[in-house]
Amino acid sequence: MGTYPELVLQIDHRLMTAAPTVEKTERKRLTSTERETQIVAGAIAFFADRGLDGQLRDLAKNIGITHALLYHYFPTKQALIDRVYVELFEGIWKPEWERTLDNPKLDAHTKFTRFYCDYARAIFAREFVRILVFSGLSDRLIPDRFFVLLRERLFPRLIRETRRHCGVMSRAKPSARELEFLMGLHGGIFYMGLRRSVYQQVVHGAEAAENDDTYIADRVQGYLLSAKAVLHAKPSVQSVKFFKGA
Amino acid sequence: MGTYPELVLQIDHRLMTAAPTVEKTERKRLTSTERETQIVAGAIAFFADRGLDGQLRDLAKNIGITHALLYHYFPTKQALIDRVYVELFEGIWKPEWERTLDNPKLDAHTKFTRFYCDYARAIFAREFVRILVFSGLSDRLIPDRFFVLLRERLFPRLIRETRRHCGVMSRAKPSARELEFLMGLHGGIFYMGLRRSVYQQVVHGAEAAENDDTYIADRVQGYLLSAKAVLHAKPSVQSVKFFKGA
DNA sequence: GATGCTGTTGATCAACCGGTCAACAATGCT
DNA sequence: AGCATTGTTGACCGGTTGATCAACAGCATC
Repeated sequence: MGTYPELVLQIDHRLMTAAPTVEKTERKRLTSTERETQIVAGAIAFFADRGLDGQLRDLAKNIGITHALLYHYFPTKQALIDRVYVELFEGIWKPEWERTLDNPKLDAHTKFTRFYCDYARAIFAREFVRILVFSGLSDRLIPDRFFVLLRERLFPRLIRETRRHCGVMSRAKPSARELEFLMGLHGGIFYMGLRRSVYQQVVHGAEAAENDDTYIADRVQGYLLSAKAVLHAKPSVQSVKFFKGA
Repeated sequence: MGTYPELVLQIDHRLMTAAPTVEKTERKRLTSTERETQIVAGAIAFFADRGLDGQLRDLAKNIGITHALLYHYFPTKQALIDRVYVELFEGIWKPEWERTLDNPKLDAHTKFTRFYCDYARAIFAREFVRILVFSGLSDRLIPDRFFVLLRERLFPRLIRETRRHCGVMSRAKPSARELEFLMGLHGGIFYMGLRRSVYQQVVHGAEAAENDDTYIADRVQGYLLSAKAVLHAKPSVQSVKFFKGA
């Protein structure tokens, strides 16, 4: 680990000549796994920003490598996208969520609030929201897979807890109205992420996630307060047409 | 309008020789305005489907013309996209909505239900939802302009009606919580369109717009039923952290 | 039916983009 | 020090894509 004068000089020289260009610090020769991790992380950020149509040369430039090197780690662009999908998808779902919703000691309000506050923290990651929507607009792979998760592991639990909260003991298959009322809550919460990460709006109040908790708690409270009315209302509202069609 | 034997024969001949190819019926030479209208309509459908990155040659093929002709009507691709934006945007907003919400003879429930049912019918057009989101993910032009409309003409009215419904007479600037609670309703409704047009899901029940009215009415009822509790709740819910961060 | 106007096209260009490959250069091993 | 391994690159290929333009063809007018 001695310092060789030549080496020091050489480095100084490099730094001086490299000054005009932006960042030539720390070049090449990472280990295989290091580079791969770096590429995947770069790809997630890049595709989330520019969409899945983003050019590999731009992605490579962002990372600081040649686009040819991408093909050393991934045979095709699609393979890289698939990897991004996998990376983004796994690790999103926390089994603790199901355990909380199944915990018999908690009331519905606590369950819903705890779950949705933490769910939002995980889901509202900018990369996740944007790639979810990008994928939805093209191959639909991510939304399709994600909604399987929701339909199988989440919605049945939320419906069950909603019914219990309302004093309804039925285990019958949820009605379309029940599900849609739940989707009103679920969508209303997701909309916060959509506004932030897609519309790029400042969601009212602040950046801090603490405020999100308040807003989410309000939504949950609203949902549970009025769920009984919807569950017990049998007749469908008549179709209303007060305005002329476009 | 007589039928000339030669002409008939010629047409028959064309149809026979053209049979192998898909559609050579009705070729060129439309008036300037006809063609332009056709191009804009085709562009809306095309860009909604393939995104703003779609190739002009494909769009031209869809319409049945050469892509060079597009450049006779629009100087650049961006100009065509801008035109699509304008076409899509204007005519979406119905002034009747504001009049309904301002009508002193209607109660809040009627106002909200009538408005959102009709609003949904206008907004849920597949082309509008998809191009809104496409634009949000890239230049954000459409969401930005659209939210100016909502912020200036819609949300103040809905907040006012919510307050009146809850017996609150304040005309103070709406709080972040008030607005966010309203966004829960608004987003929950928009989520129906997102699921249908982006995730391409079958929204529970049916295709018919009549069911949408029921679901929307449920959401509105839920919102109004619990609005009072939110309006009167002063203290913020404490930040909750029951799960470890990702 | 010749003329002029204009809607329409095929050919072409330069830049871009996914993918390939031979050559180069760090690093580890002996 | 020399060699093999392998991470890395510059150059290149074929197809695509936005944009241009001269030439063509349908239609109206005289």
